[in-house]
Amino acid sequence: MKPTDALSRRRLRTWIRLLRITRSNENHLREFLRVNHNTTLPRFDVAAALYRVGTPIKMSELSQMLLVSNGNATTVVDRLEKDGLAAREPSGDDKRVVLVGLTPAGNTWFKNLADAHENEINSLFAALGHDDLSLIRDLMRRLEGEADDQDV
Amino acid sequence: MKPTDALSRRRLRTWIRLLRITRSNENHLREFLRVNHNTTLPRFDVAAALYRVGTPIKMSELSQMLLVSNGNATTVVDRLEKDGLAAREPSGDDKRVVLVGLTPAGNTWFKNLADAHENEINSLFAALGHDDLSLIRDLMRRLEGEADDQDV
DNA sequence: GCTTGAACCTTTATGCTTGAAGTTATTTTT
DNA sequence: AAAAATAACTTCAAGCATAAAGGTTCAAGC
Repeated sequence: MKPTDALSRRRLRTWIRLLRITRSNENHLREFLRVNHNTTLPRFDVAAALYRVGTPIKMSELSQMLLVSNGNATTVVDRLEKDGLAAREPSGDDKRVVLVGLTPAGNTWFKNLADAHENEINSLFAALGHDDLSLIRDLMRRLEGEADDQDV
Repeated sequence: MKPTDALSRRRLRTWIRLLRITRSNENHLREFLRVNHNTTLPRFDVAAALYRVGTPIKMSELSQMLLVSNGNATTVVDRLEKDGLAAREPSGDDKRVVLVGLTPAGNTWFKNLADAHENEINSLFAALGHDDLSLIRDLMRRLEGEADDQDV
């Protein structure tokens, strides 16, 4: 492995660029959620995961989906629960397991939010058409494949 | 604008995928810095910015480069300064301005770190060659262009 | 030269995030 | 069946991050 060769350098610059764009978009969305909907990105992310699955899931599944620590999932769910948007329930099978899902109020709240969120993304990504998106999908798959290989 | 059409949906899915990969890589790097070098991602990011510029820069320039708030830059620089890796100095021209740069110790420390970091990125991005990187660069430029347009 | 406004940085309050320790429940081993 | 190991979740301490408020310095216009 030659870490200082041209290819390695380009990979590094690409990563930095990827990081900047992602962070920039995240900042935009954070501001959007705060100003227009009086909520935060972490809460949105948790709600999106719960909404997407549709039925209550384990706390550990939630943190794996979002790539955050267990302790983090606990505190964000705590806040959603305090606002009546999410609810915990015990799992019949295993008394260690805690299932979490959106309440009816949480569902209504999120559905409204999701449309506005998609609109924002749509405008942020307005420069990209179908072909571009296909390209990105393929590139990302290759990257993910690498990540998986490292676990083997 | 039709937020629920197929193109909008694909843009949303692409964003989610981009976010997941970025977060996954960040988690990998965070772990790498913690285990192998006993430091954190925010400190690395600040040091990288300072190292890259080479001469002391304003606190506000630093936070703009990293896309973080001013308050955040303050606290991370505080920590680097306490460890002797960064140093603040007043700007002769304008007494409001605080310049920050790496100390000699900070420079030595970061130079060593940077190589190891580039190695990690290089292996995370091993699946991508020159053509792929060019593609990503073009796609990212288009996205950045959009972001700029919104400020106008 | 005084005031008004803007720019730069820090401080504060709150919330997010992690890694590690702690608690309870389940599974495996002996 | 007892003990040890593992697993799920929460709690804790520390660090990271934001937005808003505060303090200081500079610049512009009267």
